[in-house]
Amino acid sequence: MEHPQEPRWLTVEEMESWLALITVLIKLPAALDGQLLRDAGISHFEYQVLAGLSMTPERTMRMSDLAMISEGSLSRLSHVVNRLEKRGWVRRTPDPDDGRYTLAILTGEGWEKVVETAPGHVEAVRGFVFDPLTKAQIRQLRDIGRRITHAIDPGDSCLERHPATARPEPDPDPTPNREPS
Amino acid sequence: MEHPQEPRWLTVEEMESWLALITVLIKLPAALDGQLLRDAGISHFEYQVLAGLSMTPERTMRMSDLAMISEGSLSRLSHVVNRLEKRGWVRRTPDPDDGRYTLAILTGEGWEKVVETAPGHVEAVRGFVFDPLTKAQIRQLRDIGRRITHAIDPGDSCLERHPATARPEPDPDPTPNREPS
DNA sequence: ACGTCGCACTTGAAGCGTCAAGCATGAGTG
DNA sequence: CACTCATGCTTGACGCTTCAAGTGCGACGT
Repeated sequence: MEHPQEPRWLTVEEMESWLALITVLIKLPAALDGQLLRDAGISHFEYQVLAGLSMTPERTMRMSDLAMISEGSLSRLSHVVNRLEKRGWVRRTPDPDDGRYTLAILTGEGWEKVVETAPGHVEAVRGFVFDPLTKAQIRQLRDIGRRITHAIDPGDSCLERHPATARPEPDPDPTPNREPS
Repeated sequence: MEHPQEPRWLTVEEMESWLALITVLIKLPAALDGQLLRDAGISHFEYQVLAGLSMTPERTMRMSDLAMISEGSLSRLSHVVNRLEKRGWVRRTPDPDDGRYTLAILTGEGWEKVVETAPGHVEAVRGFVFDPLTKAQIRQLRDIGRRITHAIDPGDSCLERHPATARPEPDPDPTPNREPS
């Protein structure tokens, strides 16, 4: 099309890196999904949603914000929250301040689910990603990831979002069920 | 469960890396799929299958080998090859040497499809991954990727597989339609 | 006040991947 | 040669994601 002549094929070094990257792209999500599905019966995306809610002081978030931080479409989120609602972990209410928004709220059971699931998930992330890397590689990974993300979507403000592996509720408020059991 | 006390939560540095990684995990496949779907009407996995076949001298491979190099389950491959067969890019024959195997064969049209799709795909990979990285980072990425892959699946012999961004048919044989148009 | 518009969200249908059978071929064993 | 077994692949049902409407609420203009 607009590639006049022989395109710039990958060098051997680039091909090795590409193969390594694509393998991670396929296997790491599968491994993370597998661990969560086996140990907690939820998908990685469902976990991200629950964990995202668990990290706000009120355990509440607008659907659109929740879609942002969990990196999924609004439609996908809506379906997933439907399932989570049926399982009793989340409930929805129209935003009293503005009826166009919908607030997703983590229930007590949902909170317990996150608390009992988080340690195993963090352990899996450590096992797959951080334990095999040196401290220098961890920094390199961050820089490489940011550059790639920026190349895909230059307007991505990925720097100030919370990842879903933080301790739930880092800033506790005086609600009764802070720790389960 | 077997996590007695407070688990080893991620440090700030690790969390930054984790967020960067997970963003790449979600956005890069979407970006690659998007480019191929827009420009060629095929998914990344379908491209990997076609490209895998295009790189063997006979443009032929056993289904199980093809599943290996394209990193998908045999079942998934079977469904995908069904679709590719309906589109006229691949055909299947029982292996004459051993009827249990099935050979997937790239047709002339399939070959043309790869040839016209490859340059744009390589260009996209360059744009998303290699252009924004330094040469040192490209090496770092390879090492990091291999370590993570090894942690997930220690028995993975990912080093001697061909990636799907190589030039099609690096070792040409005397078939008529080597270059389309 | 009323109509129009935009935005947040939901819904239903279609497509794709996974899982658990099922089928066919060839190898091993008596 | 029969019988069994292992292997490679296929198939169909189910679940999840996507895409394209559709709904409901609030803002803005007149």
